[in-house]
Amino acid sequence: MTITKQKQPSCFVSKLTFFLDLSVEEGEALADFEKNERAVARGEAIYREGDAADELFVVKSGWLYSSRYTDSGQRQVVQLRHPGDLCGMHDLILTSRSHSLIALEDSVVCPLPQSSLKDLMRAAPRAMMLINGLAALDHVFLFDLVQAIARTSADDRIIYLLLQLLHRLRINNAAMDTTFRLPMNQTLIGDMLGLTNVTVSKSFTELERLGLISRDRGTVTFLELDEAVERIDFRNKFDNLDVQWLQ
Amino acid sequence: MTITKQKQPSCFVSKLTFFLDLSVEEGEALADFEKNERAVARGEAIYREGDAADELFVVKSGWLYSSRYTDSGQRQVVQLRHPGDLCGMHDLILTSRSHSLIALEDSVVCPLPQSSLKDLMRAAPRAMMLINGLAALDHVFLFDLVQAIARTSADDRIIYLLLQLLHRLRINNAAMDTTFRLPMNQTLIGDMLGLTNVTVSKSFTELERLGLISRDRGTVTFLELDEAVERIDFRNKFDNLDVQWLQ
DNA sequence: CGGGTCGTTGACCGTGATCAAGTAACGTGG
DNA sequence: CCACGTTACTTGATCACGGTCAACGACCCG
Repeated sequence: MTITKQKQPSCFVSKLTFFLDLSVEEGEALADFEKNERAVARGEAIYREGDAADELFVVKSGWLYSSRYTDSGQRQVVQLRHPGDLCGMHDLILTSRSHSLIALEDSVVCPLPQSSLKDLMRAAPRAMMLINGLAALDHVFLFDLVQAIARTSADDRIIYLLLQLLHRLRINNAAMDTTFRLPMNQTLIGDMLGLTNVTVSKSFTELERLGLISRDRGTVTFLELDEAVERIDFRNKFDNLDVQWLQ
Repeated sequence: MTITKQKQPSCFVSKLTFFLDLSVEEGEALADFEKNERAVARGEAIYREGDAADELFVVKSGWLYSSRYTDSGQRQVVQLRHPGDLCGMHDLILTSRSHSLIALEDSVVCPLPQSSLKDLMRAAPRAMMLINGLAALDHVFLFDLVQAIARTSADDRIIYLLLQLLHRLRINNAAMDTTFRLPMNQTLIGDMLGLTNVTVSKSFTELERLGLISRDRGTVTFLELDEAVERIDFRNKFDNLDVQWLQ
């Protein structure tokens, strides 16, 4: 399967192009990343904590989440993944998976061997560097999450998650305004933000009461986006990128 | 200044060699990373949140921490850095720093331009890949921190931090047993674990009362290491590495 | 109609935050 | 050598946010 810009741009290449113009050769080197496809049903695991770690996965469609369980059975969600994301990079030098990767809804992923990165480094060093840069960006997002969990109230954590999602989803859909689909249930949201489903429910109700957001079965709308941004001092990192030094 | 294995192995090369045997050529390509030195006094910032992000820093000696401040002036420490670590990778594609890098005690760092990575990729792709792998490992450690903060008690968070430090420090000093120097004050520990200095103090006292650890002005000893490991289900990721695919 | 998932709401409780006072260790200058 | 100031740590009293438990309601799909 060849990928041409006109016909069906791959979401991975399309996400990378959001950040950096890629040459035809670079695009071709990346085409291999989506040679194979695998469908995963909602709730199904692509891999689980402890599995051997030797593959990467490009998300083609759907939403996924990375999670781990504590001794006592508590779940912690550490990351959400959307179309165009590359999953599995964290375990690059680990023998076994540090987390499970689960489909939040029916999804399609493209598996590839970890060692493809070595080839890519030779064939398209600039693209390889960008991929590393995006992994580093994910790292920074995790800083944000740590800070939100450790230092802010339940209400503010919810706002943080919603704002982060809004800006992430805009990368795939530039036309998006302030309404987006949120296919996560409240237990999952709580497990990501260090809250219980009960607190998530109460916080959502409170945010609606304040007029910051509104909800309509699975979609969320920011009614007062600026106020939300200011309230938690949110900085959209996607607006603050510099990839020029990669040239 | 040339670096020879016999005389004075650089701590960066020495840390990388802990994970992967490097060739002479690869060692030479990495020597550039420590061409320049800069001393920083305790409490001094190497860079601050918002500064331009175009340099990297190899830690030569001392301890550093990465932190950020919330709107309301609360500090969140997101990472500790020790000799041999490479700092600044997170902001690879960001224009401005996502966090401040502060010296925890008098330290020496080696600044280098971000663009050195491009050269390294050509000259020593394997080393470049290992560096990316170690950045990915840091990412996983942050998963651990998120989980500790979001889902465990104050006492358990302290145990987590102490165990993680113990294993990290063993990389620089293979002879280390269960005693190590802890130059962090309790406010800083609290700011890392999402606690106050008061709670940190009380938790330390409790852990001593339980006989798990003992303290002696700036040093900590695990009296019951196995019990501590089991109590929080701690996994030492440094024992679980696979760099063979880099060959 | 029935079962399951998901969200809502209320009562109560517990961990850690906050506030405050006191102590210990250490460096500086007289 | 001691007086003093600073920083770090300890301990106790009180408070509040979010957890826990439980009941109920909305919605969906068979």
